[in-house]
Amino acid sequence: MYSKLVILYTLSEENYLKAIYHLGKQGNEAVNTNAIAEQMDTKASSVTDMVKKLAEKDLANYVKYQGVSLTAKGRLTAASVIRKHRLWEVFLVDKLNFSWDEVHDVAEQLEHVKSEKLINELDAFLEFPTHDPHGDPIPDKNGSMVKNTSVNLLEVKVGLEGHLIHVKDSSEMFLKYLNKNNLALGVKIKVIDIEPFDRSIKIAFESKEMIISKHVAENLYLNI
Amino acid sequence: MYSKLVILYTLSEENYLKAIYHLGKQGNEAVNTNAIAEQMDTKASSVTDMVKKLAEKDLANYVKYQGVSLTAKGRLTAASVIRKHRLWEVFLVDKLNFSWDEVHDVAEQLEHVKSEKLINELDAFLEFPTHDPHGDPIPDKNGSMVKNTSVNLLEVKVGLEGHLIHVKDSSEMFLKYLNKNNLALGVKIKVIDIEPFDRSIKIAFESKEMIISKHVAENLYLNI
DNA sequence: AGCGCGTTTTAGACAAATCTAAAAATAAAT
DNA sequence: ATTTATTTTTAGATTTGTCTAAAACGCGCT
Repeated sequence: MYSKLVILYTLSEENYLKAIYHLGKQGNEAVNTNAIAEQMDTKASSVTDMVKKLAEKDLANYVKYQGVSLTAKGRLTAASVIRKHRLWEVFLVDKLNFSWDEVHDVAEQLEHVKSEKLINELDAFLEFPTHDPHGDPIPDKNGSMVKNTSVNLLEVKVGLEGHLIHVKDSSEMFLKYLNKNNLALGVKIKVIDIEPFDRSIKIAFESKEMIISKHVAENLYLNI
Repeated sequence: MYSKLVILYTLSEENYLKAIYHLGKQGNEAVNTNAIAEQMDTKASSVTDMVKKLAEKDLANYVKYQGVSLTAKGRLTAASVIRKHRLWEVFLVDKLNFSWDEVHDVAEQLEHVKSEKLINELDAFLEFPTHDPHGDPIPDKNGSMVKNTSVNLLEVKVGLEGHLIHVKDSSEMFLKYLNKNNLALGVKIKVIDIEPFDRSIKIAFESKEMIISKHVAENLYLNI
């Protein structure tokens, strides 16, 4: 009665691939066991086990005590999961009235749904978006994505201005902070002053001014 | 970094609840272990194990050797999964160009995504549909759905006509057969003749005539 | 070169969901 | 009312992904 689905990779495998991809320059750089454990909120021993399995399946390069990187196959798989995650985020925000701080947990589930047709049709339905609601680029079917030409707010000189096109930290807490201060993607921001002491920055946008800490600034990127 | 989701019931538990719901008049009637095993393509011993677990969690009523039914809590949970399944089916057909024979496997995955907001917003986005693409009613948040007043094609008398509003078997094979013969939901069908020997039926629709077997007829329902 | 400490791996255990094979209970048949 | 057949349950094993605790490794420092 119920048809059984051919599952390529398990939920857990996909999550490990994603973590390795994010931690090591799209999976190209070797990543520590401990770093993965922290990112995924598990124990280092669990990471070792899984990483062996990924290597067996030709998804990762693994040498004992030397860290992990992804193979071409692993990189493509990770990119495909990330592609799905970001497309679903666009769907949630554009079509279902989610705000950008509410989408992560749901997209985390939707990204594991297996169907070529689903994701291609969704892509078309959303009119082939290139970026998710946080300004992160969406990989195409081959895993490649547009290079981000944005500049970190900490590197912008006084007097210059640009549009906010990317936020690095997309935790709910940080996004809520941005919402509270009306700092939305696309807003035009001008750097008014930089305080050398603590590197806090006075910015102007939408005819308001505010001071943001170094910690906030390093998570904001402008398209100048 | 990654937030951990509170999962109420596992994927497997939800699938068992659905099966019991479907097999036993919305879970009210006791269902055999073997029937569940067949429906879910597992072994009877696995069913016994799971059914004990469901009973412990107050989702099912279970007495050894006497079959299983659902508690109010189990019924509501099953209905909520079915609600999600059918809403996603509408989404796939109405928005993503899926045909009705392609939706089942994907909806089977999407139905397990946990998010109140997601399903309520999806419902609104689809303009609160009452039936899925196969004519099955969609349960509301409380698990209740409109009663199906349709009549099985085998019970329709010669000369009468009505619209096709429901198909019982929604397997890909059967739906492909219907597609091939242009038998779509909503089509107006008239019963021309009934052959008493094998209960095959000659029907007319869209200025064509065709003969369908008893086996096909018993899966079609008309709104007279 | 050897010591010490943080990192990584191994070994062994556990929970969830499944299976096979055998035992127990129920239903059917004579 | 026995016996036979069918259904259901138990017992024990397996797989996946995880954990704890202990052992192995590697790197910096003297």
